[in-house]
Amino acid sequence: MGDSDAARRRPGLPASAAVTMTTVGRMAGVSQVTVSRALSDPSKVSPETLARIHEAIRATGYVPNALAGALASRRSNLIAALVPSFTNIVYSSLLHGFSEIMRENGYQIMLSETGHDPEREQALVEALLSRRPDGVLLTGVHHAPGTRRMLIGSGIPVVEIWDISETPIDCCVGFSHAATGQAAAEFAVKAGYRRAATVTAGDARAIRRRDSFVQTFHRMTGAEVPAVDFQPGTATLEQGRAALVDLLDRQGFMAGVVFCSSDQFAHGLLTEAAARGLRVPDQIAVIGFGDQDFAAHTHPALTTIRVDRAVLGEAAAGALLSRFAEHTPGPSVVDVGFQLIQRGSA
Amino acid sequence: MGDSDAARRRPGLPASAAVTMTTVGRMAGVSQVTVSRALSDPSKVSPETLARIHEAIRATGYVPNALAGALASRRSNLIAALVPSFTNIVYSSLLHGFSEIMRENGYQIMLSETGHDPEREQALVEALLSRRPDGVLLTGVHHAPGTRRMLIGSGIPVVEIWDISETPIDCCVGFSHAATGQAAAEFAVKAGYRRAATVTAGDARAIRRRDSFVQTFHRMTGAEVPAVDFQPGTATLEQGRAALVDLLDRQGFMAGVVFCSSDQFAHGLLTEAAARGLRVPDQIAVIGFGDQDFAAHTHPALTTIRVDRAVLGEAAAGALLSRFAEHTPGPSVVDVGFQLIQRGSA
DNA sequence: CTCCGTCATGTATGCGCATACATCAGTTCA
DNA sequence: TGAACTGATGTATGCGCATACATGACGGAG
Repeated sequence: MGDSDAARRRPGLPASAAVTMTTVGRMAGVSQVTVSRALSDPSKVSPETLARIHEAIRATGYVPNALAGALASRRSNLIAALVPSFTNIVYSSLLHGFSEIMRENGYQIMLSETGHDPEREQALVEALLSRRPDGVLLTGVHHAPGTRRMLIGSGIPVVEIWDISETPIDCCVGFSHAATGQAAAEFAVKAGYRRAATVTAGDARAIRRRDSFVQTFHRMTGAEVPAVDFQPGTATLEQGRAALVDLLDRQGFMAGVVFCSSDQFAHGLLTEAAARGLRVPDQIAVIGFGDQDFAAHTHPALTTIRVDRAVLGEAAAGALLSRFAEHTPGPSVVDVGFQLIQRGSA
Repeated sequence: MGDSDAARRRPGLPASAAVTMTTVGRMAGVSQVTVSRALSDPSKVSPETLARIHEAIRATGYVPNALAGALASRRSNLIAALVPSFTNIVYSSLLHGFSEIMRENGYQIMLSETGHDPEREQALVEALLSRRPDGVLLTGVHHAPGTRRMLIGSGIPVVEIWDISETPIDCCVGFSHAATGQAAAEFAVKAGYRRAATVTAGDARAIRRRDSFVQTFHRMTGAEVPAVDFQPGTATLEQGRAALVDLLDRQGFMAGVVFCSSDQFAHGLLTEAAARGLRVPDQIAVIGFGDQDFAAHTHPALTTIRVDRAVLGEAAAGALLSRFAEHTPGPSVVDVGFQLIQRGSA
């Protein structure tokens, strides 16, 4: 490590080593404010001065202090983003598109995991607000009361994603989970299935999909729909296998379609079916959710529900950016929709 | 949105609406510095004063401004973290443990993706340094020259993960990729395989694993080792299937073991083998890398190389924290090792 | 009683930058 | 030829907080 400038990092000592705009300006023979202008709007500085300033920046190794800039300008160019989990590909693929666009516009992302816990989400929001983010991204539309209050009180633009609501904190970009469940049930009935089951990770949105599926399927066929439920969190192939074991061996389920809250579950069902030599979809049919990268390439390929996560992430970024622009706040609720992709598994 | 305090967010206007420590202090009948003390070290303030201050905070809805605090104290409590990809579970699971520990110690993570591109990594480091992070997490030990220079010059603690090096920028926590390739080859030879192939995503570390595997296998058996290579990036099941198609149908490979740079690839090979009715491991054997959550539950279960990513992430956090403490910088190179897990696929 | 240490609090200052406003030379046009 | 304007730069100020240092009240030791 460079100890030469340790003083810069040692609180309380004079920051003699710190290179600031004043240092650069002195070397270039101009004042601090001219350096500031050279960096933020070069057209306001004469070409010769600009050249001297850049030379001084190079010579000193000057690095702007965005903290000071943010304090003075009241714009931090930081975005706080909260997702249930980093390791769930559904959220991380969304963040990919989101953060890319925000970064291109000069924003940095502060990312945290809520673990599907509203109280933890609230604690994180409280901590993050002290960093004065210019915008906040939240996953889902149901939050602790304090979360909502703090965010509204802060006056900071907020975008809620992965769900839609009539009463967003500020705006939301997502799709109707109930509609996906209904679409899956209608598809299953139309395809001739008269028995169905569900495998669900217990987060609020997955439960909404399941309930809508069950209700629709029951209404259309009169059938009861057995269920296997897991705790909220990342769904695994292992759980999917266990779920099929449970359905077949304990609940006596057979010759029907299983609606899963995640492609991982669905993949697990396919794997267990293969291990047992069951024919898919004849002896067991599977519908996944997410259209993850493997879904088209399982054996047989997975019938699933696709949500364009890249588009969703980008739309969320766009919603925030339009709010920063202040003129055209854009719509408050964006429904990006979904597609049921029929492949071989159902 | 709350427009009531829009002034706070509008640069150039007087920030009349902003609630600061001075506001709180005025209401509680004390000075700003007493409020500061009440929040940072309550024992320095009398209990009655403390109570009045907390009441004032509650009444005003005061939210500390960490930007101002960071500027004054020269400690931002921010960590810049760079990973190749959010969507690659290998990195995101690592971040999970890392960010959890950092958060518990009061640090926020600023996360960015490099996309396996050193130039992009350098641009991100440059942008991130302006936020004055207290620490930096980098993935891998090979960086653009400018990246190294900037980081050393900054004097900020840096931890490089997922690899080890004799000459870290500051410190590194990882394992030897060459050793994993060698271990896989030795295992394969010992298990009786005399033919081998590789399927690799072309990032620097995966290539190192592959090269070491090929070299060791060739040295021990004299066999040539055909290869399928992909671009760096997230490995997919689809690519794994395609790789087996290529090996079998184009390269005439058969009855041997395939060393994959990722469990996703390996899963793809298993899937393609199942679709073709090939017996695993007799007709085709597969070794993965990563021991991802599905690895133990594929059919057959995957023989793979496990790296404890949670431990790695936590060790990286520990390395940074010990550097912040200044007294005991801790070791510069931590090798967390790996395990070859034998299951059914090889 | 006086001296000194301790506790609770206050005053002064500056972190590094962006913004508003001022200055001053060199135009341009009536 | 002088008023108005433009371009390039400077001065003054404060964002909200943490830190160093100062103050005053109090209490026990000498």
